Amino acid sequence: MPPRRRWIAHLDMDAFYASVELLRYPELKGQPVVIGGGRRHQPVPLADGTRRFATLRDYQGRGVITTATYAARAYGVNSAMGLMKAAALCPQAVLLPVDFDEYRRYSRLFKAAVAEVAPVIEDRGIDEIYIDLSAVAGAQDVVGHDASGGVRAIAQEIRNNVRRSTGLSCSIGVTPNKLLSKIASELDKPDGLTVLTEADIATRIWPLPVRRINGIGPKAGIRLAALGIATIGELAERPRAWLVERFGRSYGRWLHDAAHGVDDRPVVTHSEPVSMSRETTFERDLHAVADKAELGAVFTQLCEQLAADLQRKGYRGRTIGIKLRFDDFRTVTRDQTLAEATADAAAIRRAAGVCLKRVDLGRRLRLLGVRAGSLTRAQGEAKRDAKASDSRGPRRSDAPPARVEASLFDDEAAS
DNA sequence: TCTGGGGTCCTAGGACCC
DNA sequence: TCTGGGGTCCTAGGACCC
Repeated sequence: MPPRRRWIAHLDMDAFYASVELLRYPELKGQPVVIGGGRRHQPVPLADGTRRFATLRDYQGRGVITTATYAARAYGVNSAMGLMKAAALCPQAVLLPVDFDEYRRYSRLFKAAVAEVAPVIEDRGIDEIYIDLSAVAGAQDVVGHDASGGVRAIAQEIRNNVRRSTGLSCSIGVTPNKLLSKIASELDKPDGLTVLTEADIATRIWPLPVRRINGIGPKAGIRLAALGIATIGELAERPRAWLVERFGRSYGRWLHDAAHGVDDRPVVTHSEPVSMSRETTFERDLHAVADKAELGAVFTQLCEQLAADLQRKGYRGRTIGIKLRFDDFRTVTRDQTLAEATADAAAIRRAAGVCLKRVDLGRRLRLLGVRAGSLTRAQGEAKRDAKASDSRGPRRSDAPPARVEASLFDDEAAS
């Protein structure tokens, strides 16, 4: 019997948030619709039974688009684009607020539908997953002379099941690994199914821009462009050693492997969270002194929300940190490791307050965040090494003095 | 027209220990 | 006493992803 062939699927829901909203507001089908922004633009029911929707032209603020319908994308608006910028491109687009509870509900539904067909699933967020199809019955079947025939039928069955249980469409890529499947799922979006083998890499993958590779972001894309490398094929032409010289051992090797479609990462069905955080961007930039009361209240609220998140999910964090973004968009973080992990709002507030004192708060703030890292499960956390707490002392004084008194920031006994 | 919120992983330097 | 190497922890920043 021949060795089992590895078949990995990547499933991506099509314009997920927007598509969920269209189930609620079917009258918007075909129209440019974007999801994003705050609470203020809920649809208003009218006396005649129709609804009035906010449009982008009415929007004022700092929100970004989380999802746009394909009709809206035709105007050049896209995820992560500022709503004000999107309004300039497509003022008539309908604007809907995000409703994460609803998207999470549909997320559970589609994942359950997939699991009925293929249970080995790796979560990659609310709207996408990897699925290991290798052990699914029929996956290794050869249909005619086509070794991918069996797996194509399974992927089609998954798509049917997802549509039946959610009313939503998805796109699936099926290939020998996660890297290629992620690329493949985008090749025929929306509502597409693409099956590739190693033999298709040269014709289907190499012509694509390097940015299609998951892990080549804006910075690496610019660096590669400066080296005259635009497509994955051009990247594949460069010798491994040449890439290592320019991008370092680890990233250089990875680039080389990725360009050749090499990736043996497994589908990981369970993982523990590493950190949890809460952050908020203010509607206007706030100053530590002039807006002390407002900042203090937000700070405390973030700590309380984070504590509630930790408690609800059964975790404690031993490293507490803050994140600040200034009006010039510069971001700084400070963190502090405690002797004992905590999920207590006051303890988090206290530690975060200490971190805050180590930052120069001369500039106005645009964002404030609080984070808990080094998470452990709240249950069965008996043993804790005393060593870590002993080693903290000497370094505490290294922090540069904050020019503006951080205590002005405090709205309770935080220090 | 300035750019959300929630994450993961990597790098790098210093402290500290063996 | 000096030098060096390996390993871990802590902290800060940055790239990247959904």
